[in-house]
Amino acid sequence: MNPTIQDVARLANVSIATVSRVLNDQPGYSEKTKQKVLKTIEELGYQPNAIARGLVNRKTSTIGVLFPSVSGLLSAEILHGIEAKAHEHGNSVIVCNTAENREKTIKYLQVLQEKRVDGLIFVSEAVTDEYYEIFSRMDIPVVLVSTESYHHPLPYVKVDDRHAAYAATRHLIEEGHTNIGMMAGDPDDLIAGWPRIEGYRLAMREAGLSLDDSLIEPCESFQYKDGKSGFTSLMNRHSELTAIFAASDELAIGAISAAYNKSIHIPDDVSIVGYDNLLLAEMSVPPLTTIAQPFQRMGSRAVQMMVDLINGEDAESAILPHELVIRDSVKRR
Amino acid sequence: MNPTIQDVARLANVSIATVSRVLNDQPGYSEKTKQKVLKTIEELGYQPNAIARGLVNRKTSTIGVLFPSVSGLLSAEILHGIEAKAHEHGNSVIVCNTAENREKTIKYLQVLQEKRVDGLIFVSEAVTDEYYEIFSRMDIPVVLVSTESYHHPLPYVKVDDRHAAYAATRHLIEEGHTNIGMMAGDPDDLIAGWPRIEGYRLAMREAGLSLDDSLIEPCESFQYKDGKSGFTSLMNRHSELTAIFAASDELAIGAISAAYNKSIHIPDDVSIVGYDNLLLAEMSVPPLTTIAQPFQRMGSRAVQMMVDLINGEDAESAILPHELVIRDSVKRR
DNA sequence: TTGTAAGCGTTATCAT
DNA sequence: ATGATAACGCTTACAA
Repeated sequence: MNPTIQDVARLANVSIATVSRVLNDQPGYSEKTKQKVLKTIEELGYQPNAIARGLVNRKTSTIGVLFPSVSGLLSAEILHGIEAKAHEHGNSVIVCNTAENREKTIKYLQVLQEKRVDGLIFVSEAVTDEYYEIFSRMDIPVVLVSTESYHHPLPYVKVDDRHAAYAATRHLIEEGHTNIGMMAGDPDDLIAGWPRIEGYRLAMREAGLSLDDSLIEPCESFQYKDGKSGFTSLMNRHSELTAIFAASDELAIGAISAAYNKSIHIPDDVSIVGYDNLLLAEMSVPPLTTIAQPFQRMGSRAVQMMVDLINGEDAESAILPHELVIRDSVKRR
Repeated sequence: MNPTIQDVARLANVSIATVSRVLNDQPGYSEKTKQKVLKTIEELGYQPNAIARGLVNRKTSTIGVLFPSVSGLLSAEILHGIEAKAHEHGNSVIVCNTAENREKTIKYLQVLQEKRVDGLIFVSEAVTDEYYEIFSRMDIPVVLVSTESYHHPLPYVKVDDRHAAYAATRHLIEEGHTNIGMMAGDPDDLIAGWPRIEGYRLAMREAGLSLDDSLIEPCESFQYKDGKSGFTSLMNRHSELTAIFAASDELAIGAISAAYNKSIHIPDDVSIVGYDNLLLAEMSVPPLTTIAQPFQRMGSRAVQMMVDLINGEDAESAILPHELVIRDSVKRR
């Protein structure tokens, strides 16, 4: 059995109130008793029971994090940032993998509420009205990461997708390309899909290049396999392309892989710039030029906002800076 | 404020004991009162307070998981398996990233003990005497994943590294290779380093091939960057090599990348087989032939053991089957 | 079938 | 400077 505050009090010949005081260093005891208490705490190896504390303080010092996928490379990096910052602030993190599934998500939210987490971080997923309803009833702070909600006033931290996509396309243009296609996500995805397409279009228009819709390959998801098929289908339609902006690193790597199979050489035949700067962007052959999202910082920033919110301060949404990371998948024309 | 069991009792005109009974469906009430209670629970949107429950039940239904790195591709997949299975059993998961750092680890263990987690899953890291000491004092079940302890009687789930490495090397031999090198981890790492080297040696000896130690490149870690440098150094020493067994996929991908830079063609000039079967093994160019570790299953299996242990049953360590996944990085000679 | 009351291990408000 | 003691929201004997 774990020793309790009672045990400490008894052994130190003081009341539990006194022990509690030195534990939370509040005023109200002599230096002598403090030492006495500290010593017996040490002797007993006493560890305060956070559950009991949570019950009276109405504060668990743990936050719930909901991801669409835990094994996704992207989630893993965000989680890393969240976990580190959270522990820095004395908070623990409970992870929940929603698999983008409504029932699962609702179930998890229920569990998290029962566990009385102090806040929620919601990652890379759209906030439905139903979710928002639940958030409201839970009455705890919610911070969005890598997503935002137009319908609901939830603070978020993300990059400016439109701007970042513009920068990616712009880089291709500056390297002398004029036949530039795009492998995009779902155009109906207002968070990660549409803005990147818009960014691409903006750069193309500005440079006086073609805005033909068929230059844009809408992929089912941002995953590798869609990159493979998307590249093939896009190149079949537009064999004149010398460059492609892929809306995710996985799509880009998929494209590289498909290109390899068709003996299309990257970057000599076609240049590619990705989006995300996952760990694997660096490991790709050739190493991938890409737009870096500062995932870890996004995670830790979200936690910082969370902590502020929990402390009753208010937090402003944050647009974090993206960055063009130049490697070897783009060749000057 | 969240409604409490008191509120429900009051509104339903019963005692809190009765509410508690229907909540935990224990016997002792009429169907009529049950309905009445259920209805007011519904009306109030009452959710039991898991913290209060935890206090009296001495059970939090949450387990702590310690990883050396959260963003590592490998950890992410194991975590995925853990998370899914844990929630299946009504348990939550608190993630802790030790960064292989002693102080951090100890700090986390303390936090987890204060939070009174029901058990600990310890992933991919060596159990020091100090850690074991703490485990013992915590007096909760501990399960090891992808590691084991020779000094301490802790149940584990992993693959048979020696056997798996043998299978990898054997595959190369069967494909007609005779000049086979290895990119290994730290030979002093008794868990993941040494056994894979032994597996390689076993296959080489059995086939009557050279056991020259210089055929083995000891890498600092299992990471990508070490793969790059390791490949170069190994090939400088043994340019006659036609095949390499890399003790991790990251090492293998690093090797492929280094090879590309030196215009050594994979698999035409040298064949490579990896180890792990991470998501990126499939995305590699060329796709990587590798030994698959069933990471998700390892995670869920560990949780299953954990649950058994918590229920007072005992659990046996498990060696899960590895599998050779043939892709395109090996060429027949 | 139902209710009362004693914990669970803390914190915090009173007294002293 | 210290100590009783009442919460916190629940479970579980023990009574009725």
